[in-house]
Amino acid sequence: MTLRLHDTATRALRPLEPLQPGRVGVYTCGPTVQARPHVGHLRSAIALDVLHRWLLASGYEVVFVRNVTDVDDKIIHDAAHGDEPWWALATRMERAFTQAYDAVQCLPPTVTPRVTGSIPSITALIERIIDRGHAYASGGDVYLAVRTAEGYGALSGQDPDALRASEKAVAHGHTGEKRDPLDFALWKAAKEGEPSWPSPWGPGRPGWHIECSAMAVDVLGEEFDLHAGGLDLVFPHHENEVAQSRCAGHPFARHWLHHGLVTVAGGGGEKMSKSLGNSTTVEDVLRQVRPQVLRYALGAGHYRSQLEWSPATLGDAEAAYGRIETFVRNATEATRGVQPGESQASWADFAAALDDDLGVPQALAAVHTGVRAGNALLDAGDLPRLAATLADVRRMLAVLALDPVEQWPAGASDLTAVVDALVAIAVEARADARARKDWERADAVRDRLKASGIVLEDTPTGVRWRLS
RNA sequence: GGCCGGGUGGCCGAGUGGCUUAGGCAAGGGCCUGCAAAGCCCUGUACGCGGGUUCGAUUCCCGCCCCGGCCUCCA
Repeated sequence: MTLRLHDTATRALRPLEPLQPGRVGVYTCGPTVQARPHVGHLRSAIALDVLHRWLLASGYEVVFVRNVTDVDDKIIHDAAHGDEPWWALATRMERAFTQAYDAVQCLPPTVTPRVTGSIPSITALIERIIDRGHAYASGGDVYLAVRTAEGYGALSGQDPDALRASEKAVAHGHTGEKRDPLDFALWKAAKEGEPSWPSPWGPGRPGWHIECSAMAVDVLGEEFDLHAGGLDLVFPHHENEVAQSRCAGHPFARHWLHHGLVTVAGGGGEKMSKSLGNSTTVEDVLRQVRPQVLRYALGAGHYRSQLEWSPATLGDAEAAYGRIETFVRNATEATRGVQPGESQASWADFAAALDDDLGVPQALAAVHTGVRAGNALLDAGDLPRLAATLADVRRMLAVLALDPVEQWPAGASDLTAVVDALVAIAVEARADARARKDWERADAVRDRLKASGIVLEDTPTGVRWRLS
């Protein structure tokens, strides 16, 4: 089995063929740490985390790079209007992103390069591009001469002449003179009061796109396996990354993967973004639901699909994930100490689904098939085969970071044992009443527990309780 | 205006030139239960509109309508 992934450059499914067998290098464009993360950012991280985990599960050694853009126009602007230095804002927000990623169990990247830590690589790369005749300095800025970049527009399907005709394509905020409106800044001369670093062209800071080219090549080399990011980055960001990297003589990424965006129901259905003022922060959501439910809500669809965020989204996820959790909990209790018996077939379907462009929805169908089969075995009391099914289901869930046992254990303040003991007293009282066929009294006990949020379930092997 | 992607049963959400036509939620029926809860079984016959290709299209082609992304910072 080989993993096939959609490649933006060819608009087709292509097998992932690593440069070095057994090792995959992935570069993904991380956040600009300007504001708190919203659920769209997390959707991105979760989609790529499934890729990361599936590569690991498939036996690859993975170098997963996710950069942090910690200096840019907006950070400088916001910090200037607030009461803290730009680097303090960036650090504070980077921490918020890290917390959000951790909360939903995204594996940490192998390395997290930052723009402010990569200035020498960036200036060296720009010099190389200038030396090769594809960039020029002007008024302290340096621009890439887009017309000298062979194949410009191929990744995103843009026609340079058509772009030229579109006034919008002209980048803003430059101080030097461009030779062509399509040219974009590799280096921006410092304006009054802005952070800057020394360079051969005077004090300044990197343009938006060059950082990623420099950091990717720093870690992964001049040619690497996969570059990923949101669909909104295809143009101009990724197109420009390709252009400047090729102008530097680097083959760059062999495969391009882009995930769909989160849109907002109601308000016109447009993309969730900070600048449109329609974003829901991760913090807000995690006050409403458990992180595993948010992970399910953002990760259950296909990564290339658009995900519409609506008031129903979290409720739907709670219900769907709840079914899985219920099975894992019930089966775990029932099979405690039982050796797994005959193995089930779900894993093969699951693996085939993920190998086919990370088909998470179909992979989840395999999980649910396992859950249904497992519930039937639970009813039948076939514990050895139930144990095998449970192991299978949990193995699948682990790849999606949705295993209720391993990945989302109860916290340190867990009072399960205490409640267990207390509920036992009530259950005994109810059992006495039931033995006398005093249904009224028995139901009263159950109703009182329910009012406190504890649901009792009678099973062939005894009474179990759960929080409603 | 240019370049992409999409419109699937009550809802979410896969997928395919015909075959048992995912999965979840919700709904109805049944089983289990003292009653519940949880679970299992069964049921619904959907693919925006109009043409075309085809023995046959939801799936391919053309046109139209609608929605989203990019062309400006953006996951």
